[in-house]
Amino acid sequence: MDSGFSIDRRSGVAAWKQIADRISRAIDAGDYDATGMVPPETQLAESFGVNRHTVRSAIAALAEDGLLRRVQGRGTLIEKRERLVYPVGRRTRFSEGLVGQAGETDIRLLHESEGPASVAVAAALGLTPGASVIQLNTLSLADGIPISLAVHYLEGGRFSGIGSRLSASRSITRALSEFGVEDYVRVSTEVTARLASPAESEQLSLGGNPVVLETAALNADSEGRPVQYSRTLFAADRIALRLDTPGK
Amino acid sequence: MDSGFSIDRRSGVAAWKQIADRISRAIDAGDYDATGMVPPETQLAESFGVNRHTVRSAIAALAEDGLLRRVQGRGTLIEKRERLVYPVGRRTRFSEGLVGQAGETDIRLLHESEGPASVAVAAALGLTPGASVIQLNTLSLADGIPISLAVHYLEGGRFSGIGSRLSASRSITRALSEFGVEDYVRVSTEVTARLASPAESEQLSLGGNPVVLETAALNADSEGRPVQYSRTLFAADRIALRLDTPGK
DNA sequence: AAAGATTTGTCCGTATGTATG
DNA sequence: ACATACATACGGACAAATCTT
Repeated sequence: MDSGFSIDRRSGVAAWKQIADRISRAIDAGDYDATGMVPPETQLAESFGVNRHTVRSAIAALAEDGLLRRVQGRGTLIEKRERLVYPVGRRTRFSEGLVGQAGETDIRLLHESEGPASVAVAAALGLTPGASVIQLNTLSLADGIPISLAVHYLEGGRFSGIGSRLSASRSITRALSEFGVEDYVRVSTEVTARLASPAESEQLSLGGNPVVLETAALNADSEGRPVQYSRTLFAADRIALRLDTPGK
Repeated sequence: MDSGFSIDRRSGVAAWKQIADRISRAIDAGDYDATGMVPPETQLAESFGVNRHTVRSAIAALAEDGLLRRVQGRGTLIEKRERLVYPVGRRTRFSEGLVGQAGETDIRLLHESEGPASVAVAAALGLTPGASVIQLNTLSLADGIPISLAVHYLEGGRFSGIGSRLSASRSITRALSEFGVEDYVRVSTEVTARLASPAESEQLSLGGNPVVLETAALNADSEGRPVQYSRTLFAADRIALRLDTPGK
């Protein structure tokens, strides 16, 4: 199948790392679902065109991350993980979206600050650049596992003190309702992907796979006034976004 | 700033590569927008805690990819690239979505085959597993630049010979219309992200940033019957998907 | 116009890490 | 465990191009 291309020796990525990535992808693609284990090291070494020692380094790294488990005499077993599906649509709510998939969801306030709006944030929220905006940095978890890292921007005066409300209620929806926002809707969502920085990778506890989905989203109240602009990083190997486009 | 974390010497990724990634992200984040250039090599070397030569290796790689341009005596200039925005909604059409952003769009048929449906494909298209399905591998371009790499699955008998129609009309919409599908709508879109394999990276001409958005999408005809199931890889540094959820 | 400062380009050598057999 | 080859990273010195004073 994906014997594809050989190992790139000038990519700045060690061969064992490239092999680890390819094994990881093959697992994601379900290539080893039949047996639930990875092929023997000698076989992998041959198919990748490298020495067995190199394959062993790759497997050791994946085992360290908990993706594989080595059993002497049996082989290398795959530890199953499935991706959560996060629905994005007109009504997008973190905990509601994961109902039935995760037992318990939580949101932690990492940092709160207030300052002048950047050009981009002001444009999104419909404010004049430099107007005061509150910035909330949050980490969302499902069953204790970090799922997303977000920065939320809200209008300064109107939502003053929302950080403590968020910490208390552990819900953005409930925190907003305490400021008179009974309901809000998702106006637009832009999604792209990139590699996480080491700091982001650390906060999301990403192991060997530092790929994140990055969304820029705008929520508005029932009258269509912008309420909250957020930039969110999702751990790509833990979640898939489902974009809902319901019938008219 | 993002002085953030130091270089990880045990990650299997060369220091110059890690630095290249961080410079690349800093550019994306707009950190150097004020000057339009990257800080001097000596300054970068100090802030990253590495030798100037290591920084030079990083910059050389980014320059190779066309992200930077070095000018002796002046500095290292940033070559601006903008991300195309690809709207995903009830009516999602490749070329229509990029109108006004790209001058010319094209789609190339890389490979066509017919065979039994896998469990996942059969479920998506509402067929019995093992039923015959046509598989089209395509590459989409905007202004000659590869944007997405897709595998499309369609029911076997009904769309027999669609590959040549696609090659001729250079449009999935037009190819489908020749089989009596006057209109179709996007039923669901699931999106996640991962690192591209070397083969995928090659086909999409991804430079140093092998991150891709992966979508699984289902299109249905006006009566709601599944027509086409596609798995698409978008070059993450060239495109952002936008989901609009306008008022009902 | 000239001098000096800044910044990238190139050369040398050496030590360490990675991968193979 | 050993030997070998290559990529990576560091350190220093100087040249070449550009900008500032």
